[in-house]
Amino acid sequence: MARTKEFDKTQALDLAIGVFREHGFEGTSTEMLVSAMKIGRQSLYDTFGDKWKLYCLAVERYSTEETKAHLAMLRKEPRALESIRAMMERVVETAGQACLGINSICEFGQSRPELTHLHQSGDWRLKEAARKRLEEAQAAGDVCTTLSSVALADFLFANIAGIRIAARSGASPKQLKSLGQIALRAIK
Amino acid sequence: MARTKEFDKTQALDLAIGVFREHGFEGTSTEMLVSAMKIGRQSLYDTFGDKWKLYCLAVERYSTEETKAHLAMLRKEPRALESIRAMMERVVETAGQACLGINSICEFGQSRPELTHLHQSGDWRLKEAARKRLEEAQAAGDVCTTLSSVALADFLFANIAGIRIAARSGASPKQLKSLGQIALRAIK
DNA sequence: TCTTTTTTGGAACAATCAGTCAAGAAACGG
DNA sequence: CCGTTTCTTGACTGATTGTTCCAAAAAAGA
Repeated sequence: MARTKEFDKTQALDLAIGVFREHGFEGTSTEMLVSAMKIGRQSLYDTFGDKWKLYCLAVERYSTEETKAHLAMLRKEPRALESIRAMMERVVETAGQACLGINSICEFGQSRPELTHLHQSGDWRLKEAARKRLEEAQAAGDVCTTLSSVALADFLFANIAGIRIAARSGASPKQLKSLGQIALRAIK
Repeated sequence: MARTKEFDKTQALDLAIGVFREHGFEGTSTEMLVSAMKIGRQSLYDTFGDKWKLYCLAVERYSTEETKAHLAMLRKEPRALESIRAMMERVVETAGQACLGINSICEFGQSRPELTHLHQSGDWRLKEAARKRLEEAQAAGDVCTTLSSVALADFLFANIAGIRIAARSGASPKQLKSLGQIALRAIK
């Protein structure tokens, strides 16, 4: 039998995410990756293909994990509006770390179909879940009914991006909290 | 006497902005720059120093031009709310092109003091102007008074960032317009 | 025409880049 | 124990990076 792998693949991927989210794809060298991931260079290429494939895998994993976290918040409270609030509050609290999704969109725009597809499939699930919760909240009279749930979901996620950009540009926790509150207030 | 410069420095800078806004700093090579700017490599180094200085100059120029455009909108209409609307509508209409400011913040965060300073001084002027207009609108009864003008200005610019990110990630003009409208509705 | 300065292009620079090779080390079945 | 297979390690490669050097051509005023 063959030798067994010494490192955990998903753990190494998480470490790669940590580098990519902070420095982007072009700003990250393979040196930075191997040292951060604590694996040999050859192991990197054997396990993940090349730098681009590793980046795509990192974005994919980050996207699914972020989606999972958002969905968990959206399910957290029985009252729909409170769940939406929980989602926004988590975003505010975790805005200190750079978002690999936004970073990836900023860096590549629509120029890489594989990335575009990755983002859109993640976005779709998330917006659908938020939309359903928004409709519940509308039915409960907690959210205004003059706007469609689709438009409201778009608005919330645009504000999530706005909050994260604000954080990356140096906004204080107090400012971020305010942004989250106004966004919530806006949908009422 | 000596030979006079053949190319226009600010025009060359504008061409550099066009490359940087689309590909970021790390994603742009000097080859791309000299071919896009239509000047020789030596002229580039003589005139702008090096790639990093050129990038900083590009960000600075972009920032001042963008600020100028925003301020023009904020002064456009006599009624404050209508000026704010004009500003948001311009953002929606021009969201098709990548924003070098956001790109730069995403790529470098707070890691480059020179850039941070550039952004903050531009931001400050803009937010101050918007804040004043918001207070006017509050006095006129067009904007809610339950929130401070500072918080409202922060909110508007976070939404501008959100709209631009949405555009970069592939949102349709219709979606962008909706985002602008909801943001405006939110401050009422 | 001469001088001065810019522009231009190519050649060269060291550094760094992504990616590969080859040899040794470790695990497991025999 | 052995042998096979895979993993790990570090040196290596060729290409590209940003930057500089050099020399020739070009332009503008003295």
